[in-house]
Amino acid sequence: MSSFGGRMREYPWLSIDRFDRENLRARAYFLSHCHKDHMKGLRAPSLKRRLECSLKVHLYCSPVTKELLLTSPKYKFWENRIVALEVETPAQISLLDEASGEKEDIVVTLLPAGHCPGSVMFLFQGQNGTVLYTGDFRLAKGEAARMELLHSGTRVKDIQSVYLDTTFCDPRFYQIPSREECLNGILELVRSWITLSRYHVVWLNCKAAYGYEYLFTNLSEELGVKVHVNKLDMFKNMPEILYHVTTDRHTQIHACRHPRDDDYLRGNRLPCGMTSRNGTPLRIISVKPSTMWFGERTRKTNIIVRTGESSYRACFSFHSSYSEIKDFLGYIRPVNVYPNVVPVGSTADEVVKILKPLCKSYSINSEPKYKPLGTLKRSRTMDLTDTDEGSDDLFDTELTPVRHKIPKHHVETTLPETKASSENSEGSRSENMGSYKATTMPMTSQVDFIDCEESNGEDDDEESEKNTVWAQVVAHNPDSTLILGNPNEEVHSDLTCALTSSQQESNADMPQWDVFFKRDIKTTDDSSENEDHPPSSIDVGRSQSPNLFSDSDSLSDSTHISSQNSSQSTHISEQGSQGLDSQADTVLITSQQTHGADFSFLNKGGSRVTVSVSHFMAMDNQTESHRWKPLEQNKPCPGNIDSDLKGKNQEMNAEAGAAQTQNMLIEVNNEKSKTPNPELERDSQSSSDFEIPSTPDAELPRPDKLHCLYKKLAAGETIY
DNA sequence: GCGATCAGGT
DNA sequence: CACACCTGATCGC
Repeated sequence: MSSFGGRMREYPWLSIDRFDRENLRARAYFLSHCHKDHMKGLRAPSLKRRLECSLKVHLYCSPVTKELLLTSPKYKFWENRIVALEVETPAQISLLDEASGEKEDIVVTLLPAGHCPGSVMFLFQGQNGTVLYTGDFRLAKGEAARMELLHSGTRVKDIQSVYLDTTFCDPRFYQIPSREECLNGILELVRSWITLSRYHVVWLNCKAAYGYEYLFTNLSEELGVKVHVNKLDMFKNMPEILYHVTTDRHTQIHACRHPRDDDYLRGNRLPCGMTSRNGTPLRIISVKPSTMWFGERTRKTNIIVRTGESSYRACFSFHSSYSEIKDFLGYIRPVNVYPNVVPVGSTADEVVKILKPLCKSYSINSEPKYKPLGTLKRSRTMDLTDTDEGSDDLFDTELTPVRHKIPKHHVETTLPETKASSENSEGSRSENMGSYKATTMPMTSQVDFIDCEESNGEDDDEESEKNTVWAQVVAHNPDSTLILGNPNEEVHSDLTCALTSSQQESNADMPQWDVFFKRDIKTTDDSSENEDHPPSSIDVGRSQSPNLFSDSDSLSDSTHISSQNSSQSTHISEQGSQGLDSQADTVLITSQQTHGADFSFLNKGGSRVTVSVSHFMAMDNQTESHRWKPLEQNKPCPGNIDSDLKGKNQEMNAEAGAAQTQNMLIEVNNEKSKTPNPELERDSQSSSDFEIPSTPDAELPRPDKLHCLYKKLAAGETIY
């Protein structure tokens, strides 16, 4: 929960995400996203009065946030005072001090935060230096390096202070499974249930908050089943979401809510009241998204955990993990860092102690060799012109630890491998191979911490005895699909997918993909396209014929069978087809050690998810602004829901893009957002569905293994 | 009647 | 563990 007071040291006359107390006197307001704990005071009468008197005061936010905010009548009074700023489009704002008449210009850039739809970080550039307010964010490792606007030329900008979302800035939360992993886990669980029969339905027990939309859209897209929600008018101008949700209760995936959903569920009713179809009772399982985390040395992660006869928990996080936070901050290396959140059980000091070593000032102190130059540079940031946009690289390159940006469309080049930037080059290499997602960067900066072992709670739910069993099984076989079944049970029905990911050290000298393949593997999409078409179920044995399952809900202890197939194959049907027989009521999906497993996961269906995930990213972060056309124009989009992904890869030179974007200043001047034509500037963003970094916490296969994988792939062999 | 705050719930 | 809420009780205006 954010404890940020609303104001930054450098620009105390701006208020962000807080609108009460001293913030009532701010010259401009900023809202990073539409969660209540960031909107304190936003509809208070005192602020309303202030607005009435100070006509020049505006609220700046992303177009999506504006839309979501104004959907609620309680915020309607803001309507004429909100300025929606395009994401990744620097805008100049003129601030007027009403008392003194002083004017000051500041440039603000909204950067996608990956927290919920419309969520952004604010990058401010002005007389008092460049500062970044992250709001709440979830960014995978390496994503900061991909943000053009955090860079000047190829170097990361000089940032004075970062106001950071430190929700999970505690070593206990060392790792949280990536979005893709979580999504895939949930997808497979839902898929395997709802394909049993049309009476099998899933209830997603989501909190009343924005942020689950990408889950809904992906499930809907993958399974062709819309998600039932209570309300969808807030998405009326967001076709990509609107298309995948519905208020028609006759669907197999529900995310509707009711104050007493528990009672409903107990009565085998969905919160919306649905209880049967054609007189046949529904078979409901509930899936509760929850944050699960894993310590540094925790080897596996269960992404889905069964907590009761028909209840599951699924890993899901809106916030960056400890290692993601450190990766982010360590890349930016500001002079100062200020936590926005003090994780419970921790103190602000403790958090700062963790973060300070990742700051510039720290390296200056501890590494004297940087001192003269860093000092020089820092003083420069403070000067009036501020932005050191790529001018003098004379010193900088040498002085500050050079942190290279990872070009977005970087395919074959090897990045410089300086010590300082080694993680980043790893990142880019992983991007190289992004198309099959075999690897990612190593765990950067592995620091000592108190291992929380397999922790991750689920306690508060019903039965949780199962967990122990799973933990054992997972430990048993790290890299293959496990199918657990209980020989003592005659029937099975509930299934549990626990996707696990394993950790592995990375290795410096990896074989290069290019050696094995021509470079026409462009996108994950392509690869999916190849493999995806026919009922992919067949080849991997994941057909979902309902009759493979009986309808009883027995819990069971489990034996396991290890399948050589990728996680993909862990389907109910497979159990059936393998004659595994009905006992297999628990399925453990394990992602294989090398991400060879991930690869097949991808190809055999997972890739669709990847695409969709980026789809989410694009939506929520608007990195692909063309998607937001309707929204930008703020026109209603009557049913014309074309969710089709237009504008794929826009190839471009990353450097050029950087330069380009930097020149793209849009003046706002406290008027209505006059973004001339956002569409035109678009290419600088050039993000595509395929630029999402590969699984952030995936691991690098060992070279020999990778070599082998490449070879097989190139030969068209199936990878196990 | 409203908002703010707190406790308690999911 | 934690999130981002919601509800309900209480207090003050």
